[in-house]
Amino acid sequence: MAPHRAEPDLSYLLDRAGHLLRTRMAAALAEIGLTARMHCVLVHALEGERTQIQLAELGDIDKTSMVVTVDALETAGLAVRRPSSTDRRARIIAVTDEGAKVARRSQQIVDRVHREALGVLSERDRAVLVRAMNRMLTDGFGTAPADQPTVRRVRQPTN
Amino acid sequence: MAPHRAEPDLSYLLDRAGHLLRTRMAAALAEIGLTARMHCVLVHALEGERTQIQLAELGDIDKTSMVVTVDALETAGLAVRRPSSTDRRARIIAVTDEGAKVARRSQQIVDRVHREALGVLSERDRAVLVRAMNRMLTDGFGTAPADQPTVRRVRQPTN
DNA sequence: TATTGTTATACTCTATAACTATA
DNA sequence: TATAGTTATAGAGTATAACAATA
Repeated sequence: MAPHRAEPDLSYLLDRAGHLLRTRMAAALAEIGLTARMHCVLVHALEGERTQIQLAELGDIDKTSMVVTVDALETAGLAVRRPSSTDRRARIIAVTDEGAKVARRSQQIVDRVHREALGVLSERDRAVLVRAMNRMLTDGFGTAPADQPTVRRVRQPTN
Repeated sequence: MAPHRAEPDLSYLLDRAGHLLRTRMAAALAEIGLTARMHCVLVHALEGERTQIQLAELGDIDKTSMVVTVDALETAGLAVRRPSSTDRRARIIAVTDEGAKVARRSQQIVDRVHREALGVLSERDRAVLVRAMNRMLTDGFGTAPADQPTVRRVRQPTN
């Protein structure tokens, strides 16, 4: 959506920047066979023993999408599901040696893409930008419908 | 996606801020029966005689999505399709009196939501933020795969 | 009874293809 | 031949429901 008037069109700025960054990030990570989600899960799984549900919460991913993501990581040989020793329902996502190597590379890619985008700013502007964005996230959107993302019609039962 | 380390996670900041703003904007505009796209088309159509294709380009909307959006505007009595006097294939989107009234209100809503988000920042920080974001959009994402958004498998012909 | 992980499927969004009528 | 607008539908992503195993 294009700007409508002289006032700063925050919607346009955020949408466009978010879209461009997401596209570039996806392309950069695709070069080593990862999606952004796979990278996210891989990194969090490396930090400690985490179940799928815990990883889903950390990455704000639906648990059914997490199944797909973990399937992809297993197929790529980067992680394995192993039974939790304390809860026989749960699976710990264990990163393989190859997965740990890939995670280091993918983190470098993520950092590089972020640096490229932020690199066109002066150090001061960069600091202000990051601080201002954090401030907006904290206080700029009230405390209104925090946990009600997209309203959807209730689905009909399968008969 | 959550931050992975001490470095500023630009992806997280943009995604989260964009999502929150989009959600709030959608809720605010829904109160007067508009979507963000309807608002966008309405405002651009008010600026002058525009065909659907022209409006689609201005709002970066697919022409097939534009059909749906214009249908919605017509159903709501905010705009009408009228034949172009110079090209019998094309339709000018003419905003009705009611549509013009609604557009004024929706623009106020958009401005208000933006003000609420930016209002938590000092005037200086706000200026730096807007300038920095514009700078990133201009120079921060290279000139690489500009017009290649999401790669998709080629669709099979309908036989 | 509630929760973890899974499968199946429905919903929404958007893009592709094919078409009509004009240019 | 190419373009404006339309329709139909495929593809991708994601959310909902229902289920089995276990708590």
